[in-house]
Amino acid sequence: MPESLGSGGDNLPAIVPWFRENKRDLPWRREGFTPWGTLVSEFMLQQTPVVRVIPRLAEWLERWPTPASLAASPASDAVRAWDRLGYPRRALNLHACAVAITERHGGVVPSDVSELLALPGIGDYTARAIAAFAYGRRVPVVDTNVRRVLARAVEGLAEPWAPNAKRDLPLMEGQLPPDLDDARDTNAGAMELGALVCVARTPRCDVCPLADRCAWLLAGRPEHAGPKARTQKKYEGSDRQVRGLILRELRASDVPLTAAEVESVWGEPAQRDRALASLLRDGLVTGSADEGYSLPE
DNA sequence: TAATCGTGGAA
DNA sequence: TTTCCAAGATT
Repeated sequence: MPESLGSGGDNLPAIVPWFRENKRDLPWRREGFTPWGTLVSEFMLQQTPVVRVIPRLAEWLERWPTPASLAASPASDAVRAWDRLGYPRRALNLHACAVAITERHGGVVPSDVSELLALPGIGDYTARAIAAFAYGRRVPVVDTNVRRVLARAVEGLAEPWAPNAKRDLPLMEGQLPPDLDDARDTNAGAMELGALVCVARTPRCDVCPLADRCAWLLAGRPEHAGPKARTQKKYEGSDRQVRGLILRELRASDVPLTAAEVESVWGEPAQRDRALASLLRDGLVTGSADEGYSLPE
């Protein structure tokens, strides 16, 4: 309803002065940080906390300062350098993304959302984050932090809804002020607010710059209605853990692993076979029982 | 649409 | 100890 007015909402731009005063000093906010650096950081930040990304990002950019440099290395190097950041298919996607940028865009990270979306490993969030933060485009950037801020400050809900581009993007678009710098800082500030103040468990409404206008706070912080979000499946004993153990062995080895060596990482045959099969399907592992298993070239 | 995909730190 | 959560993408 607010966006039907055409002039946009007016809740979130109040974040801008707060953001400019309180933003963290993060690597990707340094002067001279490249679009490629932004792209790499966004891949690493997909479901991985900032504090774990920072050191790995620095190593990565020192080794691969351009898309072409990463594209010239085998994918196995990317998976090894990724180490235990989690979700190793992101390393594969990032490598494929570097190859595509080198081949299709002359080694220059594109600035158009539609071109970014066409690259491997880049979805609705990452495409707009690169366009907005690396190139200053006035596009809505909606991650889990922004969705939570929108849910509370604009919609008056305790918890965010599931990601939904048809809902998220117009809603945030309606909050962006006309000025490019203000729009960029509204995006970045909403993320920062969600990360530092409007957090999931115990929001710090006492220090929130939106306290005088937050729909949820003004309504008395009502409890979450509706069904609770599905709880994450346990990691111990999961296929994910087995995949992680197999990959850990592969990263540590310069030569292909024998089938017996792969089998040694997990006692239960059916689950171990399932994990290995899924790794082969994902392209994170190549080979066979006869020739041995290794990381992809 | 919903399930799947790592890993580690904090509550 | 267990649970929650973290700048999502893909199928």
